[in-house]
Amino acid sequence: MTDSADRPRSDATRARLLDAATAAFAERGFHGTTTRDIAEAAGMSPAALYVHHKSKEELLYLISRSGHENTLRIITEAIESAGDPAAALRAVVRDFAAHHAQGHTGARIVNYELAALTPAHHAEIRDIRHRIQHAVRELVERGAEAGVFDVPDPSIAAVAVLSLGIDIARWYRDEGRWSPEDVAEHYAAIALRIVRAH
Amino acid sequence: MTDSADRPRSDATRARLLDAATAAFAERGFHGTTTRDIAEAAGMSPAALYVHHKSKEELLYLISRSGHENTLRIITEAIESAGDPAAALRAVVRDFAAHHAQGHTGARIVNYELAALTPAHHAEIRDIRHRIQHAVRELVERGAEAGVFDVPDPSIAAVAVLSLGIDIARWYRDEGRWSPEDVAEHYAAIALRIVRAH
DNA sequence: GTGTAATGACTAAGCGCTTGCTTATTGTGT
DNA sequence: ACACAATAAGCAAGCGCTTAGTCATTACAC
Repeated sequence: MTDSADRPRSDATRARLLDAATAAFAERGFHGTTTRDIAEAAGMSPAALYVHHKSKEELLYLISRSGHENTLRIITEAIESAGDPAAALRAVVRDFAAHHAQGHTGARIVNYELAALTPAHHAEIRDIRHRIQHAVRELVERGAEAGVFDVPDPSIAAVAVLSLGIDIARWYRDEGRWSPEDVAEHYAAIALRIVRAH
Repeated sequence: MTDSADRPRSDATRARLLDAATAAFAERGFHGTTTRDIAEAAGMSPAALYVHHKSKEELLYLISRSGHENTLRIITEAIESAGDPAAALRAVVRDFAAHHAQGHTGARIVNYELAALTPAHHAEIRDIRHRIQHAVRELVERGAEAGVFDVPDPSIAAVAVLSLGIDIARWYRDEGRWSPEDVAEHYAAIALRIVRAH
């Protein structure tokens, strides 16, 4: 071993392109962003993008996939780390909301740019989304069956709880008056009210 | 007066173009839609669009403005038609949710295509959005001050309530198992839980 | 060490195509 | 005759992506 990393410059450049693409896609959308925009923001020539990535869509796919995998992991770990359904729901909503506020740029792409993916990539991402929805719905159903939640329809309560978190990506601003932790704590309390936890 | 309408064919054609643009923008986004897409869906030549509208952006603006005006009217009328804050909030959320489920196509444009508007149009639309947010926040604050709502932070509760309704435009499907009325009734109940109305 | 070939990040130039929109012209109803 | 809806054709600009090549670094026989 000569120095520190295996592919030092290449990895850093790939990351710079991905960061530039994330910022651009979040602000103007996939179709509103040009490959020249991304390359310029990364401080490179338009052709440099194609040294590191197959296509503009591949950038979107990589961003979308890692974003979805992160979200699924956050939810899974929150559920596993808690005992009863109420504590689990509180942890899920807290972490889910904090993640969407903190990472609202990436979360905007995750939630609003699905239609620009190729059919194959779209299908793969949709599968992760189903796992996320299933985990939350199952949690609400478990609480309802155990009698610790009081919900007329667990399915629609689960949709509402997820919906609240996802929409944070749309409205959250870094310059706003609430920190990600403020939003997370308030939203966790709101979720427990929605399912009437006791 | 000769017949029925002032500009019979022109108005129908304008509406057809607006409908085609609404469907296309909702499905693929503003930048993902071409003027040729819109014209073809309306059954006309690409140039026909410019007989009736100044630009592609004008179509977006017209759709967005009428959509926002409808939403503001729905909320204002719901508040005025109800007496106490709890009945008002129930009516607001019911009508707001039903409107977003029923008209999810237009609502998608209203809520997710703001960035494609010109700065002047964007500013005009943002003003309507502020009025919508203000109306809901004021309603929640009024309920909290009157003691009929129990909320730690009326502002964030108002954001959450609006957020729930808006996000319906993202996930609602006509082929799904819930009718707009189902969603509306469930969401109205959820909103009353969020503010702990009594 | 030194000459030389191989490697791979990066770019200047540009290709084929699509974009939003315009122009010149042709219908069509009154 | 007139007004105007509608179109065929096309323009300038911009698009995603490719090609052909430069340049710095590395590999290695001698």
